[in-house]
Amino acid sequence: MVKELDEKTEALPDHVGWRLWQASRAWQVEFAAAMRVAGHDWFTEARAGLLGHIGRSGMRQSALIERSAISKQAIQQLLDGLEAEGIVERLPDPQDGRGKLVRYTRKGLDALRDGDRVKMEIERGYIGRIGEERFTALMSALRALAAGQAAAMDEDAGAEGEVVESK
Amino acid sequence: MVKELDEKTEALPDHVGWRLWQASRAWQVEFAAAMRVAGHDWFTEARAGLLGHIGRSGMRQSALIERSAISKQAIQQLLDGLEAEGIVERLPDPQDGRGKLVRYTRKGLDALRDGDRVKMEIERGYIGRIGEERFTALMSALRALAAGQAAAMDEDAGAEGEVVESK
DNA sequence: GCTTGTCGTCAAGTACCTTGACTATAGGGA
DNA sequence: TCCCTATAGTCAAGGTACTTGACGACAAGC
Repeated sequence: MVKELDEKTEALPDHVGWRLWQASRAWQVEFAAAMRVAGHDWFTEARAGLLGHIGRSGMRQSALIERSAISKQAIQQLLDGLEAEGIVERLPDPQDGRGKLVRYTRKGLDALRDGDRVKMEIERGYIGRIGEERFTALMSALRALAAGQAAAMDEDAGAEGEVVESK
Repeated sequence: MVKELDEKTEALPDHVGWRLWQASRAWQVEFAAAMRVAGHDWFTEARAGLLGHIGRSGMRQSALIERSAISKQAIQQLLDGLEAEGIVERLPDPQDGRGKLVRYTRKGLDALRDGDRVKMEIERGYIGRIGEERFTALMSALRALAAGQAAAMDEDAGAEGEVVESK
């Protein structure tokens, strides 16, 4: 790790965590800005993350909860906002009186389309900046990491100081 | 927990932004958990990010602001918390009556040392999971991306009113 | 002196997420 | 049938991590 520092400029952080955070933040900022340009100024990071899970055909709110890593209350608050903006609508599930179906409105579908376009544009920009080879390597490493982390979590039940979700 | 995969399971997001966010989140969770295990339960993600900028010799609060990507008020609030926890202390700058110097306390330095250790441990874990070659490629790509983004920012030097979108 | 710019603080508000407590419905026994 | 429990979703309160705006204290230039 780079640790050379002179008096004036101490080294910026350069560990994986920092780099990942920085890159993630930059992506989100770029995405949100582009979406605002496209006229979707209701757009925020968390909403983007949630919408990414909703398929075009809609889905059960409970399925959305399973799929996202956050609490059902958080999901609900996000959906409340999205519903108020007219991006999604909630319909009663005919199969289950308790459940609700979350579905894109027409406006939501438009946003989804623009979102996909913007994502591809950003990706193209990245490839232009660092080259296709490096980009491919990046994605490959990130996917491998995600897979490895999921595996580590499964196996982790009962190792060391279990600070995690066992509250 | 049995996760049944229907034929209806829609694909999880797989674009760069999602992967970066996911990886960043996982790192932060892992780091925070390890720090709590080490006895530093005052630790949070934002604080970690801020402390990463403070060199062992301390620095001006204003320099910290320049270096971080967040507002000075946010920095101040984080520092308020860290000071209350006894991690850093703020001293008047003898060179400038307006300025203050932020410096680690002994407790803070202990935490810093543990933090560095934990970071290395996580890094080793990553290398173990995805291999050294991939890890190196990941870091290389992330660094290149950061450099490219800085350059792009200088280039569009955008006024806030004029939102730019390339291509 | 006065003005302008920097440094830090105070106040208020927003986005996102949490836990706790609750209602309504579903589905399986007894 | 009535009860029991699990699931789906909601309501309320709170906390962290930010934001913008306003402001006072000091520095440095005339």
